[in-house]
Amino acid sequence: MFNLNKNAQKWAKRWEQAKIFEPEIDPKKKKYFVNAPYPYVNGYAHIGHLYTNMRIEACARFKRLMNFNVLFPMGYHCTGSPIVSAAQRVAEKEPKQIAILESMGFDKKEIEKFKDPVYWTKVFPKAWTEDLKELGFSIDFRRSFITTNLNPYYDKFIRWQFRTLKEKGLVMQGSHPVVWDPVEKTPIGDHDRAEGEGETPKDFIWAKFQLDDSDLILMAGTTRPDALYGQTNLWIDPNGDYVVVKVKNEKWVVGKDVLEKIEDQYAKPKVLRSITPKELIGKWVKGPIVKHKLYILPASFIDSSVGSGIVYSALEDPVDLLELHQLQSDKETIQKWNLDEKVVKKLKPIFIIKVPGMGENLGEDIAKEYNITSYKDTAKLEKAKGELNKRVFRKGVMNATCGVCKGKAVPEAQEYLKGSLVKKKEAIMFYELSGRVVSRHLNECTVKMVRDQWFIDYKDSKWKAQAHKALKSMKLYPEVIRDQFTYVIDWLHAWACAREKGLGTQLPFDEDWVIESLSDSTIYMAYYTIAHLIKKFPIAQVTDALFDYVLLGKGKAPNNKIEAMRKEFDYWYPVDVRSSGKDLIQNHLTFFLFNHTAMFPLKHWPKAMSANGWVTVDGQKMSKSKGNMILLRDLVKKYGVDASRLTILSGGEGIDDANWDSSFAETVNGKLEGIYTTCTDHYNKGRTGKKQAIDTWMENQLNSVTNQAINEMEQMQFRSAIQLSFFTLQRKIQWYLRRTQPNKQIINKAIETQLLLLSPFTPAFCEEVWESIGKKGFISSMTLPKPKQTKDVIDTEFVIEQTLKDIHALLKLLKLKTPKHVTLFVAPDWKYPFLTKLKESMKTHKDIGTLMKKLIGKDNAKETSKLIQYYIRNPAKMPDVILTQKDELAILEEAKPFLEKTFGCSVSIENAKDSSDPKAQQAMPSKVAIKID
RNA sequence: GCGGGGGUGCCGGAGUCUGGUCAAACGGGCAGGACUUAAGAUCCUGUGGCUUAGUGCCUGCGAGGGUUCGAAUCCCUUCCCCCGCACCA
Repeated sequence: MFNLNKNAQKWAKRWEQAKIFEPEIDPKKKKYFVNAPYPYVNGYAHIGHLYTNMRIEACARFKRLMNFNVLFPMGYHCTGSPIVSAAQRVAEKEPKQIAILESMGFDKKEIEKFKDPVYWTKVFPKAWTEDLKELGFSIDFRRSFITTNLNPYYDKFIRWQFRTLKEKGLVMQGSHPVVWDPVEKTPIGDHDRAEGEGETPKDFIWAKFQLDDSDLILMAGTTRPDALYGQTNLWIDPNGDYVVVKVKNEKWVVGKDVLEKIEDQYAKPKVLRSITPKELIGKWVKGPIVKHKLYILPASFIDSSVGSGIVYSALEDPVDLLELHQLQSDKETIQKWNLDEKVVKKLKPIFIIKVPGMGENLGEDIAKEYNITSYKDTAKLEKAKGELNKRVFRKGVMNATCGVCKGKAVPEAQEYLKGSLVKKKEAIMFYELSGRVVSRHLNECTVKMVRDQWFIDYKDSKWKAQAHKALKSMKLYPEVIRDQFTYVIDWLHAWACAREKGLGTQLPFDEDWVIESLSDSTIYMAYYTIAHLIKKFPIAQVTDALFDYVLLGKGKAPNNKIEAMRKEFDYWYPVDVRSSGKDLIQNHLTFFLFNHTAMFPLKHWPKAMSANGWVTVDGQKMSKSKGNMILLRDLVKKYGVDASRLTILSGGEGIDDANWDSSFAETVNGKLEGIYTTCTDHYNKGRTGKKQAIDTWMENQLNSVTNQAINEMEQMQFRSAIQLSFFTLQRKIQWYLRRTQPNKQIINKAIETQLLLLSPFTPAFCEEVWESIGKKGFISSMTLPKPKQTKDVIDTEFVIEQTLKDIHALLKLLKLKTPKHVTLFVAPDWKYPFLTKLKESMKTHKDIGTLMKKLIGKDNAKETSKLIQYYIRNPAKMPDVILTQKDELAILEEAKPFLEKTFGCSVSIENAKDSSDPKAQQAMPSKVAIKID
């Protein structure tokens, strides 16, 4: 057998020379445009990339087999900050970063060059192309490109896109909270954190409480604006440090540690003076929503450095309630702060929320449930409070005392109040981290409001409706991801689409900002259709008007070259299928959808999307630390091109994770060798006459397997397709060859079909065999003949396999190795119609009585009644296929030489009717009786 | 917490919509046999337990309960795992 790796190289070169993957417009052929997200090129391709891209590659090759004119392009994504920061780290000689580059095989001298971000964008796209070519990907590399202003053509395209979006009113400016590293002065995403992954800015409000006879406002933070209806008093930290600050035109009282936060999120505060708890406790304030005033009280659980440092009390909260109970009985404290005991004692919960299954007094109820007796029981109190909040949020309904919120569910009331309080300036929005976050630079992070940020307005409801519409008409592979998309479309809000740092295209209308990576990659598939042509233009001629005409058909064609691009776009668009990892459903793929509906007319909206799971390696999650991130180039060296391609796709399908199985990969080449031998040994050899049973069987099997495989590939279910074309079909062919000397035409058809079906997965191998058996032309350019729909399958395999198994079982029982003679009894002819009828009747009737009446005739009454009882009790024994006695006899007769060869003895076939042997009576349709001598 | 996907043998995974033919496809691994000087490859056979002239029984599809003559499959409850929840590739 030939060397598989050299072979792959040989064919990759030939394909390239023949340009068979560089499709041109062909009006006679239906087009098919497939693509996957271009990779971010901060490293070599690894096994995870292989999976996603192999699915598209297999799809592309499959569609060519189905006689489509297929476009499969691939670009390279350079937009964003990772390359820039990695280059920075190289410049700083950071050991980890150096080690990463070393592990990719770069030497010291070359690593030096990586301190320039541009160098990355030269090295890795080139390396990717090499890898993909080596793997035999059927990509049109003429259309490859890199993103960012390093590529002025793409840069112009993105500028055009953003101007267009802005004209449509879908780009706007605003502010939004980010997790912020105050030292590095940069937003900190999940990946840049040493601690606190998953923590986000959580929105609070700070409600304003006006101090009586004063211009001071006490700010109290809360996540529960609904509880303002139940406010009873204000808590402050009796040992805390408070300050009076001027913010905009108001004078606020807040804890002294929150000044920086106010500046980051709201406005620069000016400290006027400090203020002691003594000056506040025992005074009255007036808060939003309710009419009554609140008394300011000290509380043990308040810390002036947390939140705003002030909290309002709603006594449905167990913490507040127990604190109050404590205070009410604590004469000493009341005296110490010179409080009015009458006022304190009078305080009691105001019931505002009804939770099914709980009494009116929620705080008391939950405290009882958790067996809490003291305000000092803080651990239990925290739990109780958490549980209560959960119940309130899920099931709570605002009761009649709640004015406009009466009858509203709690979450709804919260949203409403947040909006209306801020609008009425009775509160401000404020954000706190949901947990501690430490950046990779080891700085404690805060929340910062980024101002003048540019957004793409995905919350626009008309736009959402369009996206839903697009989704509805799309095919999804697998279909189960639809709910996820629906959810994401609804959930998506405005997306901050520009950054202050990183590679990319500058926002054309605000050049201080660079468009970030998820936003410059939403409609670039359109750019593929013209990428190879546009770069022939002088850059100055690439204008908005050009894109308007080529991509939107606006205006008139200025010249033939531009007209040619318009034709190209018009022919190839829309995208027929875009596939990616499932992680991109919630951002990229949905953006892709949104932006297409905004930019293009209906006929150019994408047709289908596909998503796949992650790759595990031998059952292990892939990660750098485990050292199982296998690079493509290493993979190919170890297992070979065809084996790598086949293994990764047979590792999984659908949305589940795919497992790269090394032991399977190791066996693939052997299996291919087997197929090679079968093909070359049997192609164009065999008899001419036709055998009724086994030849028909083979033809039917071939058609049936081919049909099934095509169906699976249509659904992008490549593992199933491999299962069928690699294993099932091979097994069928083997069985056919074992059973009989093949019919020449049939075996040729089988071999050709198998090679064609395998060609999307192991193309180089298939090309070589294709050539070896004397076929002309590339198999990669062939069309798979449409298989016939199968009918009237005479299932010879079933009958013979069953018989073989039975004989084997018998031999084992008898501890016989070499029988002298085997007699096979075929069931008497009456059993065939009888069993067929019984099988049919059992579908509708289950009771023995009815069946007896229905089926027992004059003849064989005793036996039939026994059989009915037997099959009712053991429906599993009913055979799959019931042939006619005639067919069964023919099949066995035809297989006689085969059986004799298998068991090394003579075989005779008898009709049970003509035998007096007691064993003969056991014969049933599809299950011969066997006697061994 | 919210949304989505899952839990089946030594392993990867079919089967779930449309309940019965399911001790469970297909593959891997393992064991035995054939071939071979030998290894590899290939082919055959086996691979839950106990039995057994081709049969029968038990156990089994995360756990518990229900519907049904019958449940991996339908319903309810519950536990566990994975992914996403953004400003980022």
